[in-house]
Amino acid sequence: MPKLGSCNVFLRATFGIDPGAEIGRQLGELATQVQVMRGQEVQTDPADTTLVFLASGATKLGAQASRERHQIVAFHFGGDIFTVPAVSMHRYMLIGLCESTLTTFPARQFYDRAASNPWIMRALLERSQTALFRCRDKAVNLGQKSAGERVAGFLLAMWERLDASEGPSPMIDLPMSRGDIGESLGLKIETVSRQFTKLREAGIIDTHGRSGVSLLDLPRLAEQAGYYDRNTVPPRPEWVERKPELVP
Amino acid sequence: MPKLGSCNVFLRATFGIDPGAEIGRQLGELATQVQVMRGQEVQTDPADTTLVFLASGATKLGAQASRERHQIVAFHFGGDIFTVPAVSMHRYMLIGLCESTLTTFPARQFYDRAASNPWIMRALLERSQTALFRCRDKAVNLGQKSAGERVAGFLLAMWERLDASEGPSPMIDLPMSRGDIGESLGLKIETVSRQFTKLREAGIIDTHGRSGVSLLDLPRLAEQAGYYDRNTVPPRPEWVERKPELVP
DNA sequence: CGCAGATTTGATCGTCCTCAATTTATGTGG
DNA sequence: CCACATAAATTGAGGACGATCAAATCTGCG
Repeated sequence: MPKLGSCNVFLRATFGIDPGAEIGRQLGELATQVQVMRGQEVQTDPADTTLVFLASGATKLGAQASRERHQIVAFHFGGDIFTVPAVSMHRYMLIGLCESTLTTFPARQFYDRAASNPWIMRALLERSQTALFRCRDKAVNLGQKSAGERVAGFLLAMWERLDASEGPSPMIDLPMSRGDIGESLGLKIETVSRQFTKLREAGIIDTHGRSGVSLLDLPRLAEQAGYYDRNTVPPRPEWVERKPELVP
Repeated sequence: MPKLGSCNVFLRATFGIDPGAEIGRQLGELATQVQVMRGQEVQTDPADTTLVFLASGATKLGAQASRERHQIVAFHFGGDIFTVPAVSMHRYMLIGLCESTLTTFPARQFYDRAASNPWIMRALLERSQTALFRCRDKAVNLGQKSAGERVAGFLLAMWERLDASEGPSPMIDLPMSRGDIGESLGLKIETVSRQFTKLREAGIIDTHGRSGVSLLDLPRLAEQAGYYDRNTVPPRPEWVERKPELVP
């Protein structure tokens, strides 16, 4: 196994480029292989955006709002590609949820070298937009939803992103603590716990130890999450006027 | 003035390409010129992401969490480039805050045609990341900050993005209503109003009519927003272990 | 088996929401 | 130019949800 194994996997799987190719070599030069354990921070450049490929494991990207307040902005799992912003309004930290292997690149230099390759740029753009759309959904949840809706929505999101056991009541293994969940949802740990209890008492989920969650009733869980039924037409608020005018 | 004037301005100003060039012509074919008045919705494709260039005016991008709950995810001003996502978890709507002129493109097709041009792809990627970083900051605010901090932070953000009169106490002209501000900050209109009153009584701001705001004391406003002083080193929470291990 | 940390549960408090009533701003017609 | 109409913004009182503080219980691991 070559020493930049993880990077090569990344380049091949994500962009379909041969690591032996010139562009692969050039990008590989920028790579830093990092391994972190649970709770450890991945060092990123405070002055520039860092591009990260998470080969295996799971991480959380958190921001410090002030000394005692932290917001988890995103969770990442094996295969994810994302960026850690430079310090600006808030300070961001990338921290392992479990033992994780990742490859980091200085974003600016990576883009400079990859610019000539349409495939890579296209892939990066789409990934960036995925992250943006997910973040916007998070903003909607944080701004408009109750504690119960947020927790139910969180479980559904994890069910979609984590490997769940098959069957009518799939089981997932949460790699993050209740505290992490709270910091992600803008809730305190006690509130998260109480919502878990409510869902358990309602027969919608069951918990096994600290990390195991059985989703006993997915339809009802989705209902608790407060989303529209995606099969119904989303109603349009009456206060929006509908007269788009195409300029001749 | 050619009929795609706004589009040409967009292509030249943003990507530095000559609209007469082949690529300019190809992209111009995809453009739709739209003009909206205050409160009108810009029609976007529910099935695909729409790329939007806002030539002049101001808009809000809102999401419906449910019939009675809306979250404004971003405000845009003249010169901004952004995307309106297809319907997924939530339904997004782009609405004019005042009379606005904009050019829309089907994102997928635009990317297909622009892929061969590294400059354009690079510019799109950077804009997308800017939007992502701004959205993450919004998530931090929504998840962790009090009503007072959110309103103060909002005023600072608008001061940076809008044209403010010069001088020690700059004045800005908000194009959005108190209701819009509330929907953006995850607060009710009454709460926003009360926070404005508090800031006014503290001598930090002054209001003129519905839209005028004088920022009388920027340092104290920043203090109210609850950000770190950017000149101090952001403290590191003690629960984060710092032993990143570089793989040999 | 025992320990440390994570989670759950309980009681109380504070912030923001809700509902309702005024007051103020804007723009339209006299 | 002013009076009026309408919508927006402000103010007030009361209530609900989630935070806070405190204690008990459970989990996973040595």
